[in-house]
Amino acid sequence: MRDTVGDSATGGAAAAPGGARGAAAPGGGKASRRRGDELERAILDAVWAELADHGYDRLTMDGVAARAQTSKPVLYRRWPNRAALVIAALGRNAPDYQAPPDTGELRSDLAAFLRDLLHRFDDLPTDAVHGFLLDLLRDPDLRTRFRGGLTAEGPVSTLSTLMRRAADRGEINPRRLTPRVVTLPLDLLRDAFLTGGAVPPDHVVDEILDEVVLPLLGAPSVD
Amino acid sequence: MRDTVGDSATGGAAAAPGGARGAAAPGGGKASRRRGDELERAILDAVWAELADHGYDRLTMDGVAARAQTSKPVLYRRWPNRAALVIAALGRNAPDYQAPPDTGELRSDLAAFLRDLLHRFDDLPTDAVHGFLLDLLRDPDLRTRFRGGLTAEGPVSTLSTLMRRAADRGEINPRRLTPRVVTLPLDLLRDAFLTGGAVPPDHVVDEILDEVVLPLLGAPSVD
DNA sequence: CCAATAAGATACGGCGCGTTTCTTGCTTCC
DNA sequence: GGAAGCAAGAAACGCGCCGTATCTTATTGG
Repeated sequence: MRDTVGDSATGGAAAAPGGARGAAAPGGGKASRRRGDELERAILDAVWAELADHGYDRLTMDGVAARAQTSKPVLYRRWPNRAALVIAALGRNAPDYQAPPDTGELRSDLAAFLRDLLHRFDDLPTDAVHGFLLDLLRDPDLRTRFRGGLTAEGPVSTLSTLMRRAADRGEINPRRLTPRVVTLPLDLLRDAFLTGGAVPPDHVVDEILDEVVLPLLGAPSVD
Repeated sequence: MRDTVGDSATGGAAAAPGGARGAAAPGGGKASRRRGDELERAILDAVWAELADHGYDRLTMDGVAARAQTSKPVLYRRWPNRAALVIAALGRNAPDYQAPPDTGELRSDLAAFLRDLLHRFDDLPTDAVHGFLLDLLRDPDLRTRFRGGLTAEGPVSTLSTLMRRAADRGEINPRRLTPRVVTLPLDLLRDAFLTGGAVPPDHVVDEILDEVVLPLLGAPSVD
């Protein structure tokens, strides 16, 4: 067993000991070995950056590992596959469901909330999020979790709150508030995003509200 | 340039001349070489069968070639990629948009039409169609062609026809017939299919009609 | 009967996933 | 403060599948 060249039957895995991570340049990177949370944060940052650069479809595990200056086994020790990794990265950025808007009028409440929802991932290229959602819909488990809203279970309950408040104000017809109707704006926006390939422009929100949701609820804003 | 044996530097590809397609059993397969339309039909049949057996996600070009008893180059001479091949196969089964139903009442017209739409691919496993649609939505070109309806551009115009007839009968409020509203049932069904992973059950059609579309159109069937 | 054409068989390069193997640095616990 | 243990990091591998290239051979049409 010489240490010169591997002789194992599998075809030696004699790693270069020195390692070449980062710069060996002067004044420079200490390049100490990261662990735990620090490492995890670096990885998820790398995922986000890869999403921004290449979109989801072309995000590769090798690419993420390289950008995070780590290696694939480190990724697979934490997440079982690509989708889980990206979910973790996206989840970091949209955890907080802020207090729902309360303008005193249903239309402006809904418009504000839906617009906020649409612009949540504006700093990622469209096709990154789009491709990711298409992949997510393949998994039965993730699909179920996704049905309630664009990212978490929050949106549906927010919509419900907004509409119920309007009903209490006498603004709309409470008999129309079925589950189907409550999720209607979400369903339509989701469909627009999936089949359109891009975050729908704001006027689509107006259209959905003025031509579908509000008339249906008997709101006074349209004829 | 001899015609005996290739001498290329890439390393010989000396195929076994006999070939072994089908059985060499007695009384058996003539196994004559197919061409043109006959071959194409056999391939598309094989695609359909592979879809039925494995679903879209696991349909491979090698698998199709093997089942059709042909080879991959034959496939790639006709279709540029997997998606195009599957589109061709699916297209064969849903080309004819029959005359739209005309029962004299909007609700039953719509219900009949939408149900027919949903059951068009009943002989394929759900996830075959579902996975295919998700893949189709990745392609910007196909996506655009798909927006109009589940398979072709037909559904939208059919819906438009049905609703316009109802308006002419005085059954609904013609002012509500915007493009958004016309495609509404289609959008909602599509969303239900994509996010649900399965062809929605018939009562979803009822729900969409009774809680959303008909009330919106001012149809008399609901309160 | 011969030339053109496309079918059919096979192999190849490439890519990306997820895994395995191995070395080495950091941490922790006695 | 030193040794044991754990996980980071590096590299390669096997696999599956895509899409292509190469070559032989059956069929068809002139």
